[in-house]
Amino acid sequence: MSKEPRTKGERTRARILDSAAELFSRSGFNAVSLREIAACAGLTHAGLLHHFPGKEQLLLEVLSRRDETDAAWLFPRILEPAAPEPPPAERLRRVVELVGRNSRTPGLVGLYAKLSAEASGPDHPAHHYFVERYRRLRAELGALLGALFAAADPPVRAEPQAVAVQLLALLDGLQTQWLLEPGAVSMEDSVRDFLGRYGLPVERETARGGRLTG
Amino acid sequence: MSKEPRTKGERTRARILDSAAELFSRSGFNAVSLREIAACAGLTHAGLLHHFPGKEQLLLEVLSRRDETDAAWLFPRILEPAAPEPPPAERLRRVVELVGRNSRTPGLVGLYAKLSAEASGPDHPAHHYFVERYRRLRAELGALLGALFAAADPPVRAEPQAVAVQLLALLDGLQTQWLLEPGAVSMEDSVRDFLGRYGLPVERETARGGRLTG
DNA sequence: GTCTATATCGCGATAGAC
DNA sequence: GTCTATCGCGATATAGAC
Repeated sequence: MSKEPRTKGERTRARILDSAAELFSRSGFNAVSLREIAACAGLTHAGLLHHFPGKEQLLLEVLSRRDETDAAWLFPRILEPAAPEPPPAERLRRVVELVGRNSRTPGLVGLYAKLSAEASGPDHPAHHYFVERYRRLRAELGALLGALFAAADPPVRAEPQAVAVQLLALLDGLQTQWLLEPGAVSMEDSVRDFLGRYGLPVERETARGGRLTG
Repeated sequence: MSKEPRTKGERTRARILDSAAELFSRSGFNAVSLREIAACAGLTHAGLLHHFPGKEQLLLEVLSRRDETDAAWLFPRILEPAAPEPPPAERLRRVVELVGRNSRTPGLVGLYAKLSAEASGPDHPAHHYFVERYRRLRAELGALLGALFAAADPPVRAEPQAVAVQLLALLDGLQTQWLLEPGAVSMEDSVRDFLGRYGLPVERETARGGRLTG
């Protein structure tokens, strides 16, 4: 997907992005200094600013890089319109699986939570990024739920777009509670329970090629 | 409930709290300096620090002041154990009404969203405050939902505590989407829809003394 | 093109004068 | 009760060495 770094500059750039992702994930945006990121990548903060115009742009590149990975996995056609599309049930299962996987990377989950809140102001550097992100996710989830509702037996009588909004909100809100007190809620169970209410039971592991014992 | 400020110090304190609430609401915690708050309240930042030991404590007092108002309205017995308790249906209606009211104060909603995310780290000054807040809300909402589920006809077969977690998450997550793009979601409609799915339709206005055309 | 050193700024917080 | 002065810290910007 991404090309191999050839020049020294590109390798440095990649190292900086890795360090930034690591540190942002661990401590959020505001709490991390360019000096720390630079030191982690093996240069000074001024050297870092040679590769990125500022902290904001660095953040956006970190976000985009991560987001593309997940989105491509959940909705392959976003990045590759010709990619083979898994069946709806499999995609829903991946959504739930992603929730479970997030439970193992609290840093990154926290980063997104902090940033999506910080970015509510129209002036925030990541504002447009998050607006687009949510629009896309609502649309994709809505289409996915629509397909599942129609295919269910009996068909589910619910507005897919409205449920998409709720599901997305549930995912975000569960993260808030889970980040504050990890033992207080099970994100994955909550999501399963919610989907079950809408007539969409989700298998615990994938049917084809999945591990049954985690 | 709160006593009138008598001394000059108490009036200054109140002015500081108002200014802090205003500025925190507009820009979050980290983005606002004590100097700004102090200037807004008509003194220097050193003068402000005579009344509050630090920025953290100032934040907590701002939060508590606001939170008490809402909590007392939703669950009167929290602050006044002897207070007359509205029936469960009325309290659920107030929850939904609060959602609608929040739609008119985006600044404060944003502050809570930003802070609850920032506060996920155990070192954050507001961490304990938010952990306790969510514990309390989960418990109160769980009890409320339990009463409503049992009283419904036919009784709703669902785990009140699990639904409380979901409802709380839904409320938070809807705020995230609404803050980013206010026109994209209707928080109140989403909540009504969610509650309806659990067999809990909520009247649009209060039965006793309420305005019907609001 | 890649990076370091240096300078300036604003922050939270403290000490002590008035 | 409020101020001025000051500290140490980290973010950002620029000049110029390699």
